Formats: sequence, C-alpha cells, structure tokens
Amino acid sequence: MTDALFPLAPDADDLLAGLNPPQREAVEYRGPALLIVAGAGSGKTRVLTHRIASLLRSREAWPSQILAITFTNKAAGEMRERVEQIVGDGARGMWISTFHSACVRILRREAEQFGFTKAFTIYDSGDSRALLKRLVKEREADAFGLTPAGVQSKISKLKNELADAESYARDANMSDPAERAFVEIFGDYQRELQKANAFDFDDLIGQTVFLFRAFPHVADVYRKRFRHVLVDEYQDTNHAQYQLIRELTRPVQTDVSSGGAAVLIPEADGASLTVVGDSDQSIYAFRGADIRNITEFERDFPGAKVVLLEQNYRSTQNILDAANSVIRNNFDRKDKKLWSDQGEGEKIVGFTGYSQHDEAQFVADEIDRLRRGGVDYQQMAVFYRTNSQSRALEEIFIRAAVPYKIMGGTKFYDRAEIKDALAYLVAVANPADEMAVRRILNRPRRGIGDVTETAIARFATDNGMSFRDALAHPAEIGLGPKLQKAIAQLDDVLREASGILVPASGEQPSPKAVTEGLRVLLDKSGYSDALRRSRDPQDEARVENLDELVAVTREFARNNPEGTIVDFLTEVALVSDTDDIDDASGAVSLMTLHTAKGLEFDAVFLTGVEEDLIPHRISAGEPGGPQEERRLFYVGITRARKRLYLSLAMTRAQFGEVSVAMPSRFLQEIPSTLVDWRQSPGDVNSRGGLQSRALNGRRTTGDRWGVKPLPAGGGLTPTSTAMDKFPGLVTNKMRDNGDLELAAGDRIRHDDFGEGRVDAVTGDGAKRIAHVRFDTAGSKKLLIKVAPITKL
DNA sequence: GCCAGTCTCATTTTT
DNA sequence: TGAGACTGGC
Repeated sequence: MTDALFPLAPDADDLLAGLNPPQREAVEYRGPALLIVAGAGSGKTRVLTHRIASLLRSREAWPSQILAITFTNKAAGEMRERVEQIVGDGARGMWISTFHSACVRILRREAEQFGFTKAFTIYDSGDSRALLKRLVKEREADAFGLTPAGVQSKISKLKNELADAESYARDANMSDPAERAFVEIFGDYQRELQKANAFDFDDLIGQTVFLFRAFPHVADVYRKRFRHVLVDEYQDTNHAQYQLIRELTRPVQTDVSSGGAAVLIPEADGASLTVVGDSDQSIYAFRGADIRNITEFERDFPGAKVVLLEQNYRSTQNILDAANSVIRNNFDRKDKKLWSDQGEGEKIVGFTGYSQHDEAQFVADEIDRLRRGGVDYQQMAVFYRTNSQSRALEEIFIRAAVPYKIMGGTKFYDRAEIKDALAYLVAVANPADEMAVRRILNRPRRGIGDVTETAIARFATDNGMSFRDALAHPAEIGLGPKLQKAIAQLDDVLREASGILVPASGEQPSPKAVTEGLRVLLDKSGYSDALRRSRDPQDEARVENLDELVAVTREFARNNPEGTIVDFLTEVALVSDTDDIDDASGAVSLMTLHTAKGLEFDAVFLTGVEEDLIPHRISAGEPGGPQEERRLFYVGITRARKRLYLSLAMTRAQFGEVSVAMPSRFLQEIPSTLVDWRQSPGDVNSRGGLQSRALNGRRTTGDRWGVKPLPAGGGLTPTSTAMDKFPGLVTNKMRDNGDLELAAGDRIRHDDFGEGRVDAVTGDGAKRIAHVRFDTAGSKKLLIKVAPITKL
C-alpha cells in the first residue's frame, strides 16, 4: 500500500534514525500498556514525539484519537511543536495538554450534566484560600486551631485521594471538635464552589473522574475517541490523576439492556496506554504525587511492556557519576545507572563561602568567567532550594552586572491589580461567582465596607437572588443615596461589559470583545482613574501592569480569533508565567530546584548545598522526606550538560538572624575524586573561627578564583581534594553533637579549652548555646551542636 | 469607612 | 525579613 501523502517506508526509517535500540523499541512497540523508564537526559521527549509521529504516519491512529498528557504547559507546547515538526499539519486535532487543561476541556463540554455551566470559574489556590478564610471565620474554627492554609492543604490532599467531605466524615473522629469543624468547613467549601459555579484546581481532576463514573455514557464518548493515551512524567501523578487515566483506558461497553435487564457487551478494547517517567525524579510527593503509580505499573497493567532508557545524551560522565552515586543512597529503588559516551568532562567545582553573599559572589564571578570563555548567559542556570535564597544572588548579580531572570517566583497573575481586573471579567462571565463580585465591590474605593457588603448579601439571601443580582436593587437594600449611586454605577458597568463579552445567545462576540470588555470595565468603573490619580508611586507600576494585561488580551485574540471570555479566563487560570520561558533573552536563569525539572543547561550552579536547606529541615519529619530531597538534589545535578558547580555558605542569614550552616550530607555521597574544591568547608570552617586563612587570602588576591588556593598543609597532598582535608567536617563525620543534652552544672571537656562547668544553656534546637566556665580558659559561649566538646 | 502605623508571625516545593 | 493582621485616630 503506497500513499502519496504518507510514503511509509522511508518515513518509518527516519523516525528511527539516530535512536538507540531501547529507544527504537519504545517507539515501535504496540500493545495495551507500555512503561518507558526514562532516566534523566535519556531522550524521552524524542521517544514520545517519535512514537506519536509513528502512530500517525502508519495510520494506526488519527490525530483526534491521540491524547498526550504532560505536567506543564511548557512541556505540552514543546511536544506539540516537535510532533508538528515531524508530521506537520497531520498533528491537528490531537489533544496535547496538561491534566488540568484536558479536564477543563472535558468539564466545559459536560458541565451541564451535573449542575454547572460552561462558564464555570477556576479557583486558583489564592481564590480558594480566600474562600476558606471566610468559612473558617464564619465557623469560628480558629478556636480549634484550624487555619485557612491548613484546611486548604488538607482538603487538597483529600481531593487528590478522591475523597469528599462525606466520605472523610465517615472515618473521621467526629468527637474531636477540630475534626468536626474541618468536616463542616469542607462541606461548606464544596457547597460554596457549587453555588459559585466554580472548580478549584484539584476539582478539575477529581470532578472529571466523578463525571466519568457517574455518567458512563459520557465517559464512553472519550473512551471511544482516545485510542492512544500517553502520559509524561508519570511518576508525578497523584491518585486522582491515576484514576482518570484508568477511566479513560477502560474498555468501551455498550449497554444493550432491554426491559430492565442490564446487559453490557464489550464494544472496544481500552485505549493503549503509554507512560513515561523516572521514579528517581519524583519530587512532588508533598502535593500528592504517588510514586507507586509508576513503581507498580506492571502490577496495575498486567502484561505491560517495560523499556529502560539509560543512555544519557545530556551530561558528561563526571556529572552522571555524581548523580548516580547520590541517588544510589535511596534504598527502595530499582537500580538504574545512567551512562554517557561523551567522556569524563570537567570536574565538578565545589565552593564554600563565608556567607550567602560570599557564595553569590563566587557564582557571579564564575558566571562572568564562563561568559568570557564563550558560554552564553542563557546556557547558565543557578538553582536553589527555596525562593528566599534568590535574594542574596540577586543583590550580588545586580552589583556584578550579571543579567538574570527569575523563573517562577512572584507571578504576574498574583498581583492585586491583575486579580482585581480578572475578578471584573469573572463577574461578567460567571455572575454566580460571588467571590469575584465581592472582590470588586469596593475596588476602586466606593465607600462600600463590611456593613454594606453584609447588607447586600442579606438582601440577596432574603430575596432568593444572587449577590450579583442584588446589585441591581440598591434602593431596596436600604442604603444611603451615596451608596445607592455607587452600587448602581457598578451594576451599570458590569451590564455594559456583559453586552460586549457575553452577547445574547446566537450572536458571536467580536474577536476584540475581551480587550474591549476589559477596557470598559477598567475605565468606566473608575479603577484606572483611581490608580492614575493616586500619588502612591507603586500605582504607576500597577497601571503599567494593567496595560500589560490588556496587551495579553490582544495577543489572545490574535491567537484565538474565536476565543471567548471564558476561554481567556481559562488560559489565564491554567497558564503560569513559568511556562513562557524566554530562551532568547540572554540572561542567566535563576530558579528553584523544583522549577528546574525538565530543563537543561551547559552550566549549572547548585547553591545552598547545606543541611536544613537540602535536605530541607522540614522534610526530616515527613515520611519519605529525606529521600525526596535526595531526588531533588539528583534532579538538580542531572540538569547540567558540561559544568556543575556545588556551592554552600558557612553562615546563612535567615529572617534577619545569622545561623551556622553545615555542608549537606549529600555532598558526602559524591566521590571526592569528582570534585575540585576551590574553597572547601575545611578552608572556611577549620576550627579556630570563621575568618579563615583561605577567606582572608581570597580578599587580597587579584584574580580571586582563577588560581586554586593551595591545599592546607603546604600542598603535600597533591591528589587530594579538599574534602579529604576535613574529615570530621562533613555531616556524619562532621562534628555534630546533635541532641547532646547539657544542663547547668554538667561538666564537659573541650578539645582546646580543657575541662569546664556549664553555667547555663540558652537557645534551642541547632542554636543551643552553652555558657561554660572553663577551669583554666575562663568563660566561653559555645554552640552545642558543633563545639568540640564531650560531656563528662 | 479609611488610613497609617505598629505588631506579630511564620518562614518548601506548585500543576 | 517582610507580609498580613490589628489598632486607634481621623
């Protein structure tokens, strides 16, 4: 069979060209279930896109029969692009999207089936927290120690497990007042969402599963449609997502029952399922990702084929050796070894700074050096564990004129003025969304405070109308003339915008509707004017941000000529700024380790490699926490193509207080032969103080980092790395008196000061300080955790 | 109802 | 440290 459009033979070849044997197998295997275990940098995107292309080319599937699910919008965009590169227009009609977008698409189509409308709002976590705040307050649940944030995360966890308020209540200890309050709030919350015609983030998945289970005929529509389901980053799926996949890949059954007898006959096999993932890169357990989804795939899908991709095309062998030797310490994993044929490459560079600024300075200097050596800024990235660590880096980078951009972090759509503007749009698109209407009620200031807001709400309840509709009856609410006028004006503006954005049925809104509607809302409500008149200098920036939002609507109209206000709001709710990573900007990327997943750079700086940061101290108490932290560290390492820097600081200022930082235990897991310590923890922290010789020396050297400082001991150990010089300085081996209990009256011995008596102990945790009077050396204050002391 | 100044409090990761 | 809650004066 030849086909003019799709000549089979040559194309099949070019899809396999350049692939190694396991990769080929992953592209070519056909069967009900396939698990591709793809180590970092093993070319999984390539495999996935070629697999899709191969299905299309061979006519095994129409584009519309393919559903590819990724974790981020960025990944979805990339995959689409790469598939289009291969098959061109033949990719049209495929669903390549995130879990959330796919579910929104389904829910919008089917919303009417279960009490929602197409125009439902998507609550982001800020929205749901705001709602919960109100509910917690109404129930006075703070008296039981419930906080909005705590309730939110608990609800989220439950939803990820597909539990609802009722099912949770069945097993909950209802004699505990806090539990009872929680159950009540959970119930309230769900009712409020329904009333507001809104889904929160977790609902998008959970309610889709619910929809499929409650309405099998609806599910069958999608089961018949999607014959090939492919899931990327499968190790990050949570239970709800797992169940969604299960529902989608169930066999289609036809109901031929007659006269009350239910008879189901199989109509078609379940869709073929391909999942790609790497359990070593599972770093989202904290928000419900269940690593078992991937580790038990073969049990879940008997007969599943498993393909292992272990050849790494990204990094040098040194980097991979480091990564392997770190991840090896996680005990419950299947052994998997990344290898590369790119040669050893450069050694990993280690550096210890005195402070985080010192560390940042090293990074800045080294970036500068790399740049001079021909590495582009956009090929360099700096990672850190927590967002707050970026500040020190930024300060130094600004001073050192290193161009940088922060990925993630404060989001455009999180700004108050943007949320206000969007609330205006939501109030028009989905008037049932009371939260949105309440939000804009007094923005700009209209003199409407708590009292008036409550009066409106009461009027609405009393008259069986929505909060939004109550705005149309200011005279009847019993308010002063000024307030009546203010409310009437708001009502007018919303009405006018509604005419533009949601025209009467049958009429097509103009492509410019969203832009125009937003303009009307901002201008006629007085919002823009209020900002422009303000003398707060920040308001100038806010005006600019709103202009930017208007520009976003224009861009949206260009890309989606048929796009409605609801489509626009969906996009805004689901697309974070992290997604539009501007690769051409010529700047160094700064981001958290989590954000780094899926990216790669020629040079990577992994900063803050300290205990309590990575592994983060909070993780210590969580089951599986330390292991997940190790995977996070592993993810960071494996982002690097050619150069990897590991840096830390000996002291770190946190919330205004300086504390001593210890090298991370993970450093010790890397063979010392792989690391070239420019300045090791030993150089900085040799006992005797933090103003070490190495640090002082550095300040006076012209080329600060060009020359490797001589190893201590006069260079008598030429092959040693600095790590050898300070046995006893890194974690296990590092002096760590940990939970050494000292109390006033105890006698201790200090390596340098001899014996003494403890007068008092102050502080707590790692910062406990012993006040000691030594027999010969006088009084000293010692940090109990690290001081070279023993109790007698 | 508004505002500005003070206070307290928690500080991980985010589709 | 810095964001949000709270308070008291207008």
